[in-house]
Amino acid sequence: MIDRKAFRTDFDAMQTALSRRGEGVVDAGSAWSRAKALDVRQRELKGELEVLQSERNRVSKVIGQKKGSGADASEEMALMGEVSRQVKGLDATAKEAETEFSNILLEIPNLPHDSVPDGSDEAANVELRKWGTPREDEVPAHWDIGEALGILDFEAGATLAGSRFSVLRGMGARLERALMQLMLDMHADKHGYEEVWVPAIANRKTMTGTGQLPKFEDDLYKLEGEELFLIPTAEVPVTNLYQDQILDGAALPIKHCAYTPCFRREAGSAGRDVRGMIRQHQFDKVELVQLVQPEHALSALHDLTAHAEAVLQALELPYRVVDLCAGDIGFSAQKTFDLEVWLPSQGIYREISSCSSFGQFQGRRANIRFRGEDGKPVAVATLNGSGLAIGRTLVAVLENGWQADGSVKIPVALQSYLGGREIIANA
RNA sequence: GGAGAGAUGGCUGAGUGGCCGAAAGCGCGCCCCUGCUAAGGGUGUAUAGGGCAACCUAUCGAGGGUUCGAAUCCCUCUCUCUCCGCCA
Repeated sequence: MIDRKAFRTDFDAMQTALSRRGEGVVDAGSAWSRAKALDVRQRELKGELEVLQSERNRVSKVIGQKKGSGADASEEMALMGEVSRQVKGLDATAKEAETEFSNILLEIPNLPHDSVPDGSDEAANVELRKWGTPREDEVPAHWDIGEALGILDFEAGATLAGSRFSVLRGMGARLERALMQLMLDMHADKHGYEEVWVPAIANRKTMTGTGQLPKFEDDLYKLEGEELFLIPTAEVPVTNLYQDQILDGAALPIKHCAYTPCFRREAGSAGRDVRGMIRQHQFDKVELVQLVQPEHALSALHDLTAHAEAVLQALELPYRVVDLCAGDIGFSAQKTFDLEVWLPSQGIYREISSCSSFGQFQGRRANIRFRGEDGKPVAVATLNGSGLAIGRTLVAVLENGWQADGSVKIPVALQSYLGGREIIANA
């Protein structure tokens, strides 16, 4: 969430930054526009309450002393009975006001970093660089390639669970596992990330810490009768590993990689990518997470993005890096680089990784702090990025490695994970 | 799922109604002494909010209650540990 202190001292500057996200973010009726009055009211009530509490504490002390020495304190006690009633009433009101303000703060998105390009939608995103040479020939869609090879089975997925689920068979399943292993090995061995294995279910507090709640509950799968949710990304459990902790400054940066399944309801994307594995309700992902000192957030973002890129390079998949504009970055993000892989069947680059810095936004929400130079706790900056989305990577491997005879060439880096095989072909 | 025990500051751990934001130890910061040494002495050290200085307020797992007053008593919930059951 945004910084409470800065909210009062730098209101105008924050509003200017937020307004870059687009229409509606700071307009009348928005969380932002309602927050100011709630803050004022909340602080006024608290001030009044503190005066009363101070009086109660003072006289209570006197009563204690009088009683201790055997003196009569009934006059003070009668007086305090009334004060206590007032405190109780005002305390409830003040708490309500504070909760209301806190809740509205949770609905205000992060401030885009100054370096984020202007723009309202993806059309304004800025391509930073390209890697590799996209093939230009006609390539079938991955669902045709995969079904012909007998390694992708969308019908079975639909039967078992519904649309947007799939089944992998044989070398398809093995390819999924190989990609997972290759990615984890690269990040753990070469890029300095400690591997962690975490729950795929998280509670409300954890979901709030990274920003999925309270605003995006409709995008999540919620367990019947329980305040638990399936995670949409490993970012949630891995970042929250440190919730409510004060870390030693020397322990930073903390870098974790994790494989998890991810679950998304895809509520707002009816009709989009209905075929194939591009947009599934359940998919696998290897995620990179970093906790760093705030001043290192941007340089860490470049590092983390490079780590994700290294996977695409190892797999010889052409891609480009895009600097998302202010209108296209996510709710919690301060700055985001998307990696888009070349999909020859569609002749376009498709998102395969999203690498973001959140500044101290999540650090404040999840209450993750470290001790700075002066010994005072400071909210950490957090980052994360897909390294990579495995399903989409599998799609890219199939399409980019497809050969006219229907077989698929396996990138060299992956071969050792597939028993030394160089191609996937019909048995 | 059943029975019992517990949840206190960066950590360990006292504290059963007022003088407790909390003893002691560890760790850490600063200062001092000393040279025969894997040390000694002093002092400081929770978090958040407000004034932004003195100081005030809140917080002893969370929420509610009793009381003039609660870390301490009562209720509910969560989590941890032990035993039993069950299970991959």
